[in-house]
Amino acid sequence: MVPFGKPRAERADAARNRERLLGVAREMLTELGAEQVTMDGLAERAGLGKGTVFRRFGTRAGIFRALLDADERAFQEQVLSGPPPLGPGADPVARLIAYGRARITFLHRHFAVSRAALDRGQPVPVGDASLSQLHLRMLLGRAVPDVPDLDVLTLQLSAALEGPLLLYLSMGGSPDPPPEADGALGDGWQVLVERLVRDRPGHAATRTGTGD
Amino acid sequence: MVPFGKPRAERADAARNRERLLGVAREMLTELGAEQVTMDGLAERAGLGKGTVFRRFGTRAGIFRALLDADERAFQEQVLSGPPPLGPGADPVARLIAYGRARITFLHRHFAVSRAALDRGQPVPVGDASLSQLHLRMLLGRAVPDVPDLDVLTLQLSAALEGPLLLYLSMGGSPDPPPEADGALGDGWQVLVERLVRDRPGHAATRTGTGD
DNA sequence: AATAGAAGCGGGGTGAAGTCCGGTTATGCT
DNA sequence: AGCATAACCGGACTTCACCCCGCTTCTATT
Repeated sequence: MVPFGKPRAERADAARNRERLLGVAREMLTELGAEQVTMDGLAERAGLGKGTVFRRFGTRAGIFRALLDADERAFQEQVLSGPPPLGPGADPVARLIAYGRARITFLHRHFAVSRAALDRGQPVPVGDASLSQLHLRMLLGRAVPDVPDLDVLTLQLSAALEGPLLLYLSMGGSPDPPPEADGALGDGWQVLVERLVRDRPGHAATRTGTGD
Repeated sequence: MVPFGKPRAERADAARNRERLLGVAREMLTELGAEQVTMDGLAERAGLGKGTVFRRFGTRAGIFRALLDADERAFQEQVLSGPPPLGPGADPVARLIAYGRARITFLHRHFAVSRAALDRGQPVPVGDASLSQLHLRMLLGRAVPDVPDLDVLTLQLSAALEGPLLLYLSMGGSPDPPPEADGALGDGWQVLVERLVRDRPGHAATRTGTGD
């Protein structure tokens, strides 16, 4: 009976409603596009009240963030325990490059939702900034060991990797960036990383398999 | 009497109103904070109709973009014809570093407005993406001559430079990023740039003064 | 200077995000 | 099982960005 034992697990009906809302949201998303998904519409179509929607997700962007989270989890799974170029087992530089390319593809594939999850006044939208950024930080720490401020570098490379998709590439009203851009962005990422780690005599990293 | 000689310069009253709106907006901004500046409030306080405000600026974000533009112009002035570390006359790498530091300071100084100029669904807010990015592209072209895709690199470094201020650094509800971050971000930028251009035997750039 | 016509102006209207609070229902304890 | 409580639910309410269209004012022409 401690005051903070646990916050009393989610009630059954609440959970059911959350599932339902997520499902309907995904439906409306593919059917009408992100722009047309409104809170009122979602609530009505789910047969629930608007208050419920807001309590569950806090804000409109929150819905899209929740939608992303599911796929994000799957993505992290690949990264954390998938096959080597991306998963553990390759040297950090190779993983870094593979990670960037995979992330670009992921962002591109979820472009509409990612952008909808962007909300003025709120932090970074994708990946909760923790999972993706944590992983990037870890890889950078191994691939570029003698950097003075690892946190700042992580921030900057995060932005370099995700920013173009999230912000810059969406100019001009084209609703979706063309798929060709993926390749160019991925190549650019590889060049960037290779230049960053270039001429390290023997970065202690050809060793692999030291559990992640 | 050609149909498209010129779009018939802005009418005098319209110009007067624009000035007035900009002034009042700046007032409200320092007085109430960006969050509290509403279109209705602005119109009323300026003694004008709401429709007028929207015709002049198109959107709420447009006001803040217009506000930024003035200072942005002054900033570009420094960059294009100021004293050497930042202006022309130093080698590209030095200018690149100076530019990044100056840009970080600029963004930080205009943090509230920059964020308010951010609007979901629109391109990158600050600097119209053209001026700042064009300059960056030029410097990069000289400092890192053998890069395969200069446009992509520009995009990525733009994001690395501006992203942390605009997106990542604003997490956690702290309304303003602490000033100490400027130094760290600036140092980070310098490290990034130096690593990118590192070990160029003699990048044809110690020569200076070839007009910009 | 008078006039025609375009550009600018105003403020009410609409739709959607987010808030509030009274009623309802699940959960923990006895 | 019965009850107290806290979480949940619903939908009306508020606020704000943005639209619309008839009216006014400026500017180019004669």
